Amino acid sequence: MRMREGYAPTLREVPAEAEVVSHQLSLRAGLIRRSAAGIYTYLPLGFRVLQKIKRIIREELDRVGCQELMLPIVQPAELWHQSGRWEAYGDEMFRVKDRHGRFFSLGPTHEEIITHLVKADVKSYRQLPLTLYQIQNKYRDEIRPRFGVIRGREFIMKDAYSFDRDEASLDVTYKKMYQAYERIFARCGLNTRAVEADTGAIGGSSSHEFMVLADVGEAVVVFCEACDFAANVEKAAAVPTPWPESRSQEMRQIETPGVRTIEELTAFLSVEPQRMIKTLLYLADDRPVAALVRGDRDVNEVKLARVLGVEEVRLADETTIETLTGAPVGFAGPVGLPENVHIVADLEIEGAIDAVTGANRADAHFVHVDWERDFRAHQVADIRTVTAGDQCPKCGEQLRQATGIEVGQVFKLGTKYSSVFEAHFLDEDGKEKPYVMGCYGIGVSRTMAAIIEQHHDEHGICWPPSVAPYHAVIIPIRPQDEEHMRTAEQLYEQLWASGIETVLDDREERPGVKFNDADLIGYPVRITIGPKSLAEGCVELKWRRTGETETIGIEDVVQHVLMKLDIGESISNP
RNA sequence: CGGGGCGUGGCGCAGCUUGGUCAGCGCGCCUGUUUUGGGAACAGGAGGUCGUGAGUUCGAAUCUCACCGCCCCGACCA
Repeated sequence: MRMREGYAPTLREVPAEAEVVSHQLSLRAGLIRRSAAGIYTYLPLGFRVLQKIKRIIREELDRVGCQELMLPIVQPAELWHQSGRWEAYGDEMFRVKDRHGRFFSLGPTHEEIITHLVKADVKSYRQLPLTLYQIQNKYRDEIRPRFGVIRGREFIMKDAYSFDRDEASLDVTYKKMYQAYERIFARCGLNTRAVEADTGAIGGSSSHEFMVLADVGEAVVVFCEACDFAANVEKAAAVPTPWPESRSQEMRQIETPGVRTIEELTAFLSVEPQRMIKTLLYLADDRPVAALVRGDRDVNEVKLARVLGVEEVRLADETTIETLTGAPVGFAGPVGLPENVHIVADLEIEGAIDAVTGANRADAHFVHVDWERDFRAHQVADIRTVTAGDQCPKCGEQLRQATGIEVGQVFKLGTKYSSVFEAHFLDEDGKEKPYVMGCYGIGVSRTMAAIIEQHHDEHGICWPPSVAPYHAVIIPIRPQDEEHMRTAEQLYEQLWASGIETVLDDREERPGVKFNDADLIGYPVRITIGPKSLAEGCVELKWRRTGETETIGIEDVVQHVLMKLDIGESISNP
């Protein structure tokens, strides 16, 4: 690309809309422009990066036997009704109506449509296993789009779906995909960490998320440095710590006017929060539930929902709380709750002695509350959120915590969708069985942002060569000098002929402008043609990532760059 | 959805409190001259219904109301 013919608009100043570095640099380097909240245009440079990422994905997936196809974005509502997700997906799904009044969704994901598709054509175990994927736009009307392309409402996703005859076969497929993901992200230059993940609303038995550790990450993960344990906090099992030692005394009600929060209670009673029982009232499918955790712990709603066997739980509203407990918000406790409230205690609450809880009465708490003597739980389970400092569930060492950007997820679905769609095949034993499915996603546009988060400095982006929009830029210091331009043009042609994607910055700009743009856009190597070295038949190379410079004879440039770029698989040849 | 901030040429902003040569500054853009190894200087120039709509007023970017859009934080942890 010759700069004078190209569309690579850079910005000197940071647009007010951008807060995080990948977003700022994406705008400044001319990769993206915003169209609406969470909806972006990909400019030519950004689009090239996406193409590179997609190419890597395709190569790695094709290598393990996946096949690409293209499913519709606009999907009939009936399929979603069948799976129950027309309702379950809620406001996050974009819905459109056609001229006849029929409803469609803009696909947020494609389990429904692909299960329905494959069902019609795959009738025998001989046709399994099968893994299909596509790369296309997805639509999710996020509550709050943010961080540029990291959480958008329209985004580019690779989604794959696997169909196996049984769990054992799915395990093999899953592992294959997991390993393909590791290669994909490594080739994108990303340092990722696979963590155990919750299976959430999609449902299923097992899942891993691929996390790029970064400050802007929205997901919180815990990991152990002593062993290989790593998990999303939503999923990570919490190892209970024993209830603090104490002596059993007679339970007593005390006046605590206006004291509602654990903090206030701690100050008011001079009692450690570890000795308090926090009681949260939830509605699980309209059934009232009280969740008990230690005062310094947080309820993990994902775990709670799983324990209760419901899709999701939501905190009860004030009115419901008052009806159930007979007290305003802030004074709930497990002692004397109505029969219809299902009580779930966290593992740490079991055997509590001498605890403090709300008294289900305004401005009152109980002290010296004992487990079983004063209250009972219908269920005891791990329902709290893990935090840094907790014991590793695998080896017992202390866990650490970090935020990450989730760039990919692999997922064992089981028969969740094949069952509802009656997607069956005939197995070797002559019996009809539902496919055992898996699904596998990669946020392609998000991956681009994650790469920038991991590869930038104060001057701009430092692309890994494998995903750089171009590998090299040639900067003639004096574009009006015929010899300079002749050399530049020749080099440009030679580089392209060797598969090195090159930009020729032929603009009538001062060198400083071009250098700064080159740093901002982040070409892995810059080739400067200036009077000093040209007189000796040389050009200057500067490597973006290391800052290393070298002077090379013109005739050696192509070979040298080719060798040092190490773009191997990413070189474009049809 | 709640809270906070913002909306003035392509980008970044000032002006608004105290209505009246305030529509302005920097960058970018166009023309010319001189320049040319890390965002040049000078001269000239193009470009804006001040988010939208009502209202108050002799007069509104500025005051009032409504709406729209954007960004950030939060979304109930008792």
